[in-house]
Amino acid sequence: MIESEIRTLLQTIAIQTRKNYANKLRNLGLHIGQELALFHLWEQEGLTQSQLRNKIGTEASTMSNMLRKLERDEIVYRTPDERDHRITTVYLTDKGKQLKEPITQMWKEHEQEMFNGIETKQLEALRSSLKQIEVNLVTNK
Amino acid sequence: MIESEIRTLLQTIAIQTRKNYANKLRNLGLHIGQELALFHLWEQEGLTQSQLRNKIGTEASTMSNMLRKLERDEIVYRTPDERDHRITTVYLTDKGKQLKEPITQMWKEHEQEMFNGIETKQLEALRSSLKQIEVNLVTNK
DNA sequence: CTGATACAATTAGCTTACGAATAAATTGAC
DNA sequence: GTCAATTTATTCGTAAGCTAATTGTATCAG
Repeated sequence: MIESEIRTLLQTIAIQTRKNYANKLRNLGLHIGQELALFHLWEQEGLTQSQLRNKIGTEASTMSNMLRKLERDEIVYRTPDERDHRITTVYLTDKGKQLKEPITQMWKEHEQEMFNGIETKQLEALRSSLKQIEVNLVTNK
Repeated sequence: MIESEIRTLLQTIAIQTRKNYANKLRNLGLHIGQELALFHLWEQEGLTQSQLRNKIGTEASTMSNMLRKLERDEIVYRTPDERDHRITTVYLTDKGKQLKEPITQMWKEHEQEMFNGIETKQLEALRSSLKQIEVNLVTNK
């Protein structure tokens, strides 16, 4: 069945990508997953924890724990919202901002590795199919 | 950049898939990742831990811990190899064998959800691209 | 104003997953 | 035959990620 083949391929790619990232992130003093939080923070500083977790698709508790470790390592800092004391807002430290370049580089290298030998036309089709899959998965939940 | 779009799409799909599986596996009394070990065991019983971990792409320590919990929950059992006492061989219990049907069903449902609205021709192209990506990622490491 | 309700974040407890260090058994070189 | 190197699995410490329960704050109905 082609469907289960594709499912398996997606899973293998996800596992390999995860391992690949984990290795490279370790050299930056980061753990897997943290790079996603940083990405959204350098796109837009001052996100709340809820906003962050919604962008990434993780649970509130996961975000809470991750940010505690990022704060301990002086990569982000958190300040309570003045209007609403339930909310905490997250900012990058200088150290956090400096991680943008190597993380971007990591992604770039990964892309080059992944897409080696695939033509632009194929990439267009791939994007289109994956976009449809994303829509199918996200809107259904 | 189309490359980074595709990278992001793959990541989102992986995260959503993981959440989807986690929910369904919980109802079966399983944790995410365990289903992969079971899959390889019902394909071929009596795999060693090393064989299993190589098939899945996880570390020896992860497999060791996972199998300890699967054994505790009476889903697998392990016996030492007679020839080589370093090796332990893994088998499914009846309870473990009975998980084949619902896990297969879970995958089937996930495929139907993912590929809704995608034509066979597109699926062929998708498989081909993903296969190339898999080769690129696996052979490079 | 007050009590119920909703919301944001945290904590506790579980498992996957990793690397590093270790233990035990086997294999290989000499 | 002995000792070093390799292989297999385990243990330890760390973090992501989940659910369930909890805390603190804000809002809303009456």
